[in-house]
Parts: sequence; C-alpha cells; structure tokens
Amino acid sequence: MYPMTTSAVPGPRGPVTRKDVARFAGVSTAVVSYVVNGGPKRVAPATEAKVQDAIRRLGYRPNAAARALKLGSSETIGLVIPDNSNPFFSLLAHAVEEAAADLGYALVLTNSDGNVAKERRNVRNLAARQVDGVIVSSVLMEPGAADFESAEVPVVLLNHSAEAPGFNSVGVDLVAGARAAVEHLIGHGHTRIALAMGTNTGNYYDGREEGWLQALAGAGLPEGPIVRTPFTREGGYAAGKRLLAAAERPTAIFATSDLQAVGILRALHEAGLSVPKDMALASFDGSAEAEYSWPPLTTVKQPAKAMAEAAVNALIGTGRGNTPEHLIFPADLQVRQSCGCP
Amino acid sequence: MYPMTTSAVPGPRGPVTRKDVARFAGVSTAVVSYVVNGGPKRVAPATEAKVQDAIRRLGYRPNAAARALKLGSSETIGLVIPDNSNPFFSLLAHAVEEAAADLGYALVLTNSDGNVAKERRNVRNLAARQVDGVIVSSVLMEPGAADFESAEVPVVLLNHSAEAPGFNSVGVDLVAGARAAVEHLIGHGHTRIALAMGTNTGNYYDGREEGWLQALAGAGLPEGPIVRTPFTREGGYAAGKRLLAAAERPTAIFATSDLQAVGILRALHEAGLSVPKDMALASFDGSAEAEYSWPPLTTVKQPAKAMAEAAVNALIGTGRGNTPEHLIFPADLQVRQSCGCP
DNA sequence: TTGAAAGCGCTAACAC
DNA sequence: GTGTTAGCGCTTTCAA
Repeated sequence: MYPMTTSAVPGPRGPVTRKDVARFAGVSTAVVSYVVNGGPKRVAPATEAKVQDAIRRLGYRPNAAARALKLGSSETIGLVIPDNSNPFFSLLAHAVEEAAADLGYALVLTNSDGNVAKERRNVRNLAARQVDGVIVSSVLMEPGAADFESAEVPVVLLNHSAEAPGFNSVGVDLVAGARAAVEHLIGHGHTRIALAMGTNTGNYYDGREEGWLQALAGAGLPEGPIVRTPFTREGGYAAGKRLLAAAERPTAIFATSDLQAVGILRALHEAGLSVPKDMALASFDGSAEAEYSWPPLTTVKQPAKAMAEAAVNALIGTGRGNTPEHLIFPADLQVRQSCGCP
Repeated sequence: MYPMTTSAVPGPRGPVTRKDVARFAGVSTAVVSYVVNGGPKRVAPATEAKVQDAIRRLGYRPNAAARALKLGSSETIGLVIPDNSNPFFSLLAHAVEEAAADLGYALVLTNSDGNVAKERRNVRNLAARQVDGVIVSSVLMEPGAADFESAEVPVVLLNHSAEAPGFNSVGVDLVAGARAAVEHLIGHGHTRIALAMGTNTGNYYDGREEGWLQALAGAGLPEGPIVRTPFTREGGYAAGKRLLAAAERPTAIFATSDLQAVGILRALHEAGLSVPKDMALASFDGSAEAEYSWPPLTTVKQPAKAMAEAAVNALIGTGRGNTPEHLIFPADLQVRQSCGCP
C-alpha cells in the first residue's frame, strides 16, 4: 500500500496521540499540550526536552480535528471564486493562500463556475466544515445579506467594487481605472472608442462602463458602440468580430478584461488589422497574459495581491470583528503598446 | 458585526448542536444522527419528519470537526502544486477540486512556489490537518518515498511522468507527445529544430527532451541547439532571444511548455520575424492561452481533467488502497498555425 | 424503533 | 511546575 514508516519506535497501533507521548515521556498529557502549544503554562526545560524527544521519536503530530473541535476554530478559511482557471482568479487564489498561510491558516478552495446556486452551496458547505470565515468573489453583484446570512459564518467579499451593506468587502476603483484607460486612448487622438463590456449576473451597473462614459463625456466625445459579452477570450473574440462588422467602425476599443482583449486581438489579427495602427486597444486586469500578447496590452492593473491580503486581514487578521468596511484599491494604468504608445 | 440571523427560533446561545435538535424534536441524540446520516439504523417516518423539522427550524448544521474526530476522516484532501497562477496548474487545481467535490470531499490548496522545502512542509501541514490524502505535483522529479513517508498520509503524484516506486502517480506520455510535435515540425520540412527545455529541479531526464531527440534521430536529423530555461513566459522570452542570436539559427523551435512558447513568440515578434514563415513553433501543455496567441500555437495537449480525475480516484475513489499504479495518459497534438499549417 | 453512554484527541481550568 | 479531568459535538454499540 503506502510506504511504510521507518520511525524508530513502532508505537502502538494507529496514530500516535498525545497520550502516547505523555506516557513515553513520563509526564501528563497536559504537559505535552503545554509544550506543543507553548503555553498557557510554562514547563521546566528538562521536562520540555523529554517531551520534545518523545514527540520526535514517536513521530507525534497533533490531531487538528480534535483541536478544532475543542477550540471551535479550524484555522482554515474558505474561498469561493467563479473559476480558478481564469488567470485573474487563479492569481487572486494564490495570493489568498499565501496570506492565509502566513497567519497559519489553510485555504479550502471552491469554484462556483459562475453559478449562483453553486456559489451559495459552496459557502454553506464551507460553513459546515467549520471554516473560520469565507472569502467570496461573488457572481452576484449585489449579494443581499440574505444570501450568506444563513451560513452564519463571517464573509468578506473580494473583487467586489460596489458597497454591500453589512459586509466587509474589498474591490478596485473600476470607474477611475476605466476612465484612465479611456482617457489615455483619447490622448492618442481616438474619437470613436468602443466598449467591450463583460456581462455580469444581476443588473448591477459596472463601474467600468461608468468610467468609459465619464472619459468620453469629459472629452466631449459621443458614446461609442457597446458590445456586451462574457469576460472570456471567446467572449472577446466574438465582440471583436461584431465590432469590426459595425457600420461605424471604432478606431479603439476598451475591453473590461484582459481575457476579452486577448480574444479581440485574435479577431483583429484574423481580419488582417494591425494593432494599434488600425485599431487601438486597452483593457482591464493587468494579468501576466496581457504582458505577453502581441502587441503587449495597455491595461489597468488590479493590485490582486494587496486586495487578497486585505481580504484575509479583514477576515482573520487584525481586522477581524471590526465593523464592516468597504475597501477600494486604486488601479494602475500599465502603458504598453496596444494603445499606440511606442 | 456580521449580519444577524433571522431564523425563526433564536436557539440557545452559540451554534446549534445535535443536542438542541434532539431536545426540540423530543428524541434522543442518536436518532438525530440516524436521520442526518441516513443510518445506520432506520427511523420511523413520523420521527424522521419531526427531526427534519427541528433541524430546519433551528438551522442546525453538523459540526464537521467533531465528525472528523470521531470518524478519523475529514473528507478533505490536500493539493500541493508549484504555482496556482500558472495556467496549467490552475486548470489542474480546478479539475481536482471538481473531482473531489463530486465525491463529497473538499480541497485544501497549497502552493510550493517551486521550493522543495515548502513542498515538504505543505505535505506535513496537510497531514497534520487530518486530510485523507494529498495530491502532489512535485517539484522534485524523483520524490524518494523518504520525502513523504514521514507524513504518514496517502500521497498520489500528479503530473508526474516517471515511475515512482511505492507511489500512485499519474502523468502524461512526455516522450510520445514531444516526438509527435517534433515529427510534425519535421513534416513541414524543418531540419534545424531547437529545443527550449524547461529546467527541472533534480537531475531527472525529462521525457520531452527524449521525444525531441527520438524524432530527430528517426528522421536522420542532427540535434538542434538546446536552451535550458524556466517553464515560464520570461524563460521562453530569454530562450527566444538566445536562439535568435545563435550562429546556426534554427528554423523551428519546440518548447516544453505553452508559457515558454508565448515568451518565445514575443522575442520573435520583437525581432520582426514572422511565425511560422521565418520561424516555426510548437509547444507542450495545450492550455487555453495557446489557442489565443498570435499565431495560435500548435501544442501537445495534456488531458488535465482526466489526469486530475484519475489522481482523485486513486486517492479517495474506487482506486483507494489499491496497490500503487503508474498511470500514463496520452497527449494529443493540437495542430494550429504556429507550426506552418494553414 | 429508540435511547444511554462511551469515547474520538485535545485544551485549559483547577488542584496540588 | 505538573497532574487530573471535564467536555467540545459526534457516531455507534449495546441495551431496552
């Protein structure tokens, strides 16, 4: 079956418990606890050495389930994201895992696959598993408290730019980020700038649309065409084709995700257009993929790592238990070549 | 603090336990267990209804920690991958999560960041958390049993193409996959085909190198240049530049990962070369990114989903406890345009 | 068909 | 500084 252990002491059948260690070291189980946890009582150095030795020799490893039961905390958090294969979310998940690990917490990952019912089910499932909290990148743009309250577990919303009363949430300034990108495009002299808008579940008004609008209005430009399409490569590809076929073809496109922009790029290349000469492009997210597309994408970078850390901190760090806050991070325009810059 | 519950019955302070349900329903705690678990004893329909009702009204949710303690199983598995932001691994992680969820298991995700010590630490940490098993995409190419034995938890190696005695492992046929790709390049008439080889920890001889060699030898071609470089976009970019600067510049490159190919593509584009006319390219992995690069990459697709399912099955499915097997999946050449096909 | 109760491994009063 | 022990919530044997 599985490789056999080679531990010096064969130990009793089954896993080694704190009781075995106590017996081996000739102390009480309490002392073993004190040593393992570094408290709450102090232990004489000689005794501690004996216990440590016993732990080593028996290969003792505390049982986390028992500890969780006793303490009422599993030192684990849950994460619910739409799709871990999406580069933005996988980056977020990595950052959350890292931040949680730094606090000694493990991360249970779940994908909701863009499905509201599954999202809710995952949150409940996580709650039943005694996680100490859940970070949700909700598919819903307006999670009513009702959606998670019955889970009775602390929830913080990540990648959530609208305020959600009663919840801790962290998001990015979509409006300002989008505005910066579109203004940059305008700076290149474009006057017909299209929007490839990702389709959200719910009727929430996405800040990126607002930012695009603001930039256009600020420059006295007319609204360009809007194509609503999923936040995916395929969605972008379809949007690109539609935009190229439009009567009044735009000269620049702002896409609400890098993935969409990558799809648009493909449609543009297939049509034999040169980017940025024939069509300029800017997008949103700042994923690694945007840096290696051809041409490299000018994109608004979300501070994924900082956002993940903030969410973890609000949930189990120094921010735990504080009154709900809505944290908004600024997004940074990364200028590369797809916009027309050299 | 957190949104208040609105449950009909305020319940006693603190979470609702099985005892509360029993009292509310006027039965014993055992009966509640029977109802919740659907066994091991049968319960009279009327009683069951009462219990179900009590569960609903009190919002009872079983405590997984207590259950895990009693049963010795947390219905949780661990996953150790090098980097969840790498598209290949994030896809793998998604598939593992899904397969585990189908079996009622949750997934604890950890990143080793290509660090052997961290990988080992993660496995141990997971074991201490009473996971029922761990799936490891090892950084080490030859994990001696010694590396995981002390964890005393079932381990299956995923994305591991060499046989590892004593371990269940699942991998892809690197040799055949690479050979197919290189032979395809040869079919396009190329005679100087370079290899951009990913750098592995350990001195394991990667099957992709072998496959490249075999294809070349089979066609009576000389070995092209080899550049050893990390399995990343940056690594590929550097490799591309080096290959372009080489005295005997190759006319085609086989890259051991899509990410590397994407980096090479960038180097090629920057040098003003046309792909596939001036330089053909093929790679390995079959990630979504390869489909949307420009030109789209001809790549050897790993059946990530099937591999993840096989690993989960070996760990906690019908394959659990069987004698260790080494499962090798075939990889499929996906022909697109980077090789020279129309 | 139902109930009583032991005990999973651990923590932390509390007693010495 | 160390030991004793109750009890976290659950499952399940055994008895009724």
